Amino acid sequence: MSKATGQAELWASLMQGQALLADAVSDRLEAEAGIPLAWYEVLAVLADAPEGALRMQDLGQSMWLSKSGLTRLCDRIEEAGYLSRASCPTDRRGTFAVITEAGRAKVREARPVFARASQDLFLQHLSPRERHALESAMRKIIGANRGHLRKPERADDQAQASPKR
Amino acid sequence: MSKATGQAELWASLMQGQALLADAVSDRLEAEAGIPLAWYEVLAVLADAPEGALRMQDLGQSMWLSKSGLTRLCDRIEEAGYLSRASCPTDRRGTFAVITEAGRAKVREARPVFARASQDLFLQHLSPRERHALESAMRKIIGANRGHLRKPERADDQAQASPKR
DNA sequence: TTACAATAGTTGCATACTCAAACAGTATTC
DNA sequence: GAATACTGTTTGAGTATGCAACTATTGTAA
Repeated sequence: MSKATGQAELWASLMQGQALLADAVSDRLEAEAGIPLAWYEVLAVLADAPEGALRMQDLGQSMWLSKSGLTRLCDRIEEAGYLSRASCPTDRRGTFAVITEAGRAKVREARPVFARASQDLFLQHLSPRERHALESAMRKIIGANRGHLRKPERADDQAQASPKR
Repeated sequence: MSKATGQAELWASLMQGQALLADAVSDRLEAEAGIPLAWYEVLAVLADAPEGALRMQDLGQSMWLSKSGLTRLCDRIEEAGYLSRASCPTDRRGTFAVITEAGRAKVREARPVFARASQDLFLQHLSPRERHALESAMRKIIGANRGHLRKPERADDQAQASPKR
């Protein structure tokens, strides 16, 4: 037997399942905690960081988002009052994203919601062996494609070759 | 607390791995066949359909995309000349998306590129057992969240309550 | 110390996507 | 058989995202 097993179906199930899951969790988070998944991810990372503060760049590493995407995501979160920006004293090009008290409160509210959603919509359906296999598989894929990782971060190589001004 | 095993890491690996993979495959497709993944998916489905034609609605079922998203995706593909639209004779509100000869040629070109990319970036790194576990896991997740599936398709419930015209 | 390159972050523009409303055509129901 | 409700698709408005260009600052080298 050959097992021309659904390579296509394996692909489709991964693509669709992930999308569905992310969507479902984000919706639940938004419904029960009032913030979308992306905000939660930013705020949760900040809440766990030393002073509740992280350089944009470091924050960006936890996020699979271009730097402009991160700038704008933070703009929105800032506007909602859950984080503020502070410039870095030692390197004045740098900016810190700092979680506010309201932000911390929101994270406290959202964390159990996320945990529950993740449990209900995801973990609950997988046996320990499946969890392990899934993580191992995804990790290999990430490793294999690491080279491809976020072109944005390293995309400003030969840009200023032309005398623009 | 035993097993604070990376629930978080399992989640992150799934989210990040899928994104990375989709991105990598799409880039390769675009580089080697000149079309992005979304176009390939539409065209491949059409190419396999009876007359190379499918109602928008049916096409939409293979796609995790809102109906307006599909309309616009098709607009772009149509503009590139790989598909055309034809209205359905038996139900004149319906529209068929029909693959053109150029579209078929493009699919012939792209299919092996996709297969190779999928092999190199994805399947190759997984043992048969991992593949099986991955598919089974994702399928369960899809099943469990099926209720949440594509709100757009069923979102026009109580909309025309107000006498708009 | 003045020029030149590199880095951190933001901004302008273009693209893709969603929701809701608009259209267009078909079914229903009286 | 004319109004009404329903379906299939497109359109309009708003949002999110990426790339490339720009600003500001730091590092380096002559």
